[in-house]
Amino acid sequence: MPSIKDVAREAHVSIATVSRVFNNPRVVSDETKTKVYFAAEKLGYTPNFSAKTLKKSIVGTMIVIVPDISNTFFIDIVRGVQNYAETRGYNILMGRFDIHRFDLQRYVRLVKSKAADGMVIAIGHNRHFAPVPEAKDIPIVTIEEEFMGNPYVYIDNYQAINEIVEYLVSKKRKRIGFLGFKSERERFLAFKNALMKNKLEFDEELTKKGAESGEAVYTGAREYVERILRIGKIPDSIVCASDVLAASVIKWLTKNGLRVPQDVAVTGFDNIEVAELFQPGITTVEQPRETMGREAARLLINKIEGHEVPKKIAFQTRIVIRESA
Amino acid sequence: MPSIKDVAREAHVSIATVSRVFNNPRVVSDETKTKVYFAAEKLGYTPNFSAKTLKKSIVGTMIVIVPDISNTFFIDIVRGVQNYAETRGYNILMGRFDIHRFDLQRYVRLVKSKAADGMVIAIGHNRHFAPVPEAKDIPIVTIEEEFMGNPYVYIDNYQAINEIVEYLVSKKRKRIGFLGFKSERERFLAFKNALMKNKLEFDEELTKKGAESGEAVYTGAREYVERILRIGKIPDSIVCASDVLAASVIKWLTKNGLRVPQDVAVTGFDNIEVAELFQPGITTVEQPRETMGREAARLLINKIEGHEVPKKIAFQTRIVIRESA
DNA sequence: CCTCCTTTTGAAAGCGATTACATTTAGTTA
DNA sequence: TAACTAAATGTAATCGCTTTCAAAAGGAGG
Repeated sequence: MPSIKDVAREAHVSIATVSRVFNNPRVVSDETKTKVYFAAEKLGYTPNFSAKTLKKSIVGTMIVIVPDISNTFFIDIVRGVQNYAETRGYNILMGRFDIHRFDLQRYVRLVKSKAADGMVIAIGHNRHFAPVPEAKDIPIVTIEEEFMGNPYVYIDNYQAINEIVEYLVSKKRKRIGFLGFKSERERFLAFKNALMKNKLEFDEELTKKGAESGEAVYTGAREYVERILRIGKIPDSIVCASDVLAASVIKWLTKNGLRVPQDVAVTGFDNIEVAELFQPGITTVEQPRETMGREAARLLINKIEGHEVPKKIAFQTRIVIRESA
Repeated sequence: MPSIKDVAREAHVSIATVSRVFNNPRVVSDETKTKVYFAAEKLGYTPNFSAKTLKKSIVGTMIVIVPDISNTFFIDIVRGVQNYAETRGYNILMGRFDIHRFDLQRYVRLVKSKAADGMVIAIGHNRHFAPVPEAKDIPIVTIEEEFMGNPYVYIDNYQAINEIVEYLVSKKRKRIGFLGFKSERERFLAFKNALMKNKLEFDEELTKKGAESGEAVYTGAREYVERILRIGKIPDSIVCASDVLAASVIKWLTKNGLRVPQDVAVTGFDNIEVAELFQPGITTVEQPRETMGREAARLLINKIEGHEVPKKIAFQTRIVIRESA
C-alpha cells in the first residue's frame, strides 16, 4: 500500500505538501495540487486512517449499543443514528446487540483507547446497567433513560399510554387490562396512572407483567388469556406494552372464541412493520424512532466536538388506529 | 490521557518494557510486571488503538453490510457475524443498512485506509452491485451470492422450494401459485423447477413477481388476490417468497371469504420471529441465518489472517410446518 | 535596485505504540 | 576464576501522517 512518502516522491514534492493537498488544499498552488492528485491517483493512494487519527484528537467513529436488534424499535433507532452520523462523516462501530452478554467496560475501553469517540446507548425500559466509573469522562448519550448524568432522548410513555386509554374510554371501554413485560415497567406505571386520570378502576387480576425472555411472549399471552378465562373476568379491552404481545393475545383470545375487537379490544405499542398485517390490524402507538436515533447521534457528535448540549430531549408519540381497537 | 511514556516513567522502566508487559508478558520478570501493572492501573492507562494499528498490519475490525436491517433474515446474519467476530477479538464497523443509498466505494476506501481489515456483504437476492475495481485486493466475503470471485456462503433455494412444493403435493395440492418480488428471482426459478420435478403444470396466471419497494408488500399481495379472483382461477395453494408476503396474501384471501388453509394453503419463507403469531401460523422455511453469519465471519477473518479459505459454503434449510399449509 | 510582504514549499518534530538489536545481569560450566 | 549462555531490559528506528517553523520565491513600493 503506497504511503504519503511514495506520493511525495512521485510528485516531486515534500510529504508536507501532499498532506496539505488533502487537508487544506487552498494553501497550495494549483500546479502543485494537480501534480499531487495525479501522483496519488497513479499510485492508488489512500491516507492511512490510524496515522491520521494518531495525530488528531477526533477519530470520527462512534459506538452504538442496543439491547435487542430483533426489535424494530431499536433497529429504527440504529438507522437514525446511522443516517445522521453519515452526514457528519462519522462511522459506526457496532456494539453488542443483545444486552445480556453486554459488557460496558469493553466499550468504554474502546473509547478510551481512541478506537471511537463516544457512544450512543439505547437503554431499553428500566434496564439498569451498573454505572462504570471509567465511563465518567467519555461522551455518552442514551436513549429512553438517563445514565450517569449524560444527555438522553426519550418518549413520554405516560402521555402515550394515556392517549391509548383515553381512546379506549372514548369507545366506551371500561374494564381495561394490561399485558407487558417486566422490562416495560414504566409503561405499566403509565397505565395505572392513565386509569386514575380517567377515573377507572385498576384491577390487579387483569394485569400481567410477564417474564424476561423473548421466547416467552407467546406463552405469556397464553397464560394471561387462560387466567382471565379461568377466573371468569374478561376485560373489554387490553393494553399491551408491545405489538408482538398484542398479536399474541389476539391469537389466544380468538382461539378461545372471543372476538377482537367486538368482545375485547386490544392495543399494541411500537407500530412494528407488520402491525397492519395481523388480523385484525393492530391499533398501536408509533414513536418517532428514527428521529430519536438521529437526535441522539447529533447530541453525541456535538458533545464530542466540544459544543454545549441539552440535558434531555423529549419526543411525542402518535396513536395509529387500525381494527383491533 | 496517559501514554505508554507516562507509565514507563511511573514504573521506572523503558517504554519497550511497558509494551512487552501488555503484548508479550512472559518475557518480562514478575517483579517488573507488577511494577508496570501497578503504574498502569494508577494512571488509568489504555493503549492507544491508532498507534498500535499503525505498526501492526491487522486492525481487528471488519465491516458488515446488509441491504435491509428491517428484515429478520439480515439481522440474524449480523448477529452471527457479531458473535463470531467477538470470539476472535474483532470489532464490527456498521455499513449502511439500506442498500439503496449504498456506496461500496466508500467502504472499500475504509478498508484501504486500514480503518478495517475487510468486509462481509449480505448481497440480498439478485441484487447486483457494480464490481468496484479497487475492491479487487481487499478481503471480502459475501452471503447468498458470489461477488467478484470472493468466497461466499449461501442456501440452496432450489432444494428449499422443492421441499415446500413436495410438501404441498403430499397434501394433495395440485394448482400451486407463486408470489414473490423481483429481487426473489432465484426463488421463482426454483419454484418453476420444483413444479417440473413434481410433474405439475406451471401457470403464469397464478404467478406474480411484484415490485421492489418494501411498501408494496401489502399492495402486491392484494393485486395478486384480486387478479386470481377476477380471472376466476383460484389456486389450491400459494408459495410465497417471504413470510411477510404470505401474511399479506392470507389477510387478503380471508378478507375475500377464502379460508386458509382449507380453500387455499399458503407457505412463507424465512421463518421470521412473528411467523407463528399470524392466524393461521405460517408454514415456512427456516434458514440457518445466524450460522451463515458466523461462517461468513470466520471465512473473512481467516482470509484476513492469511489462511486458505474455501470458495463457497452451502447451508441446508428446514421446513417448519404450522397451520397455513 | 533594495526592502518588505505574501504565497508557497520544505525540514523536522512528534503523535503512541512495536520491535530488532544491543547491552547488562545473572547463572553455568570447566 | 574465566568464559560462555540465557534472561531481562534498554535504545532507537519505524509505522504514516499533521503541523509548526523557517526558508525560498515572487511581487509591490519606494
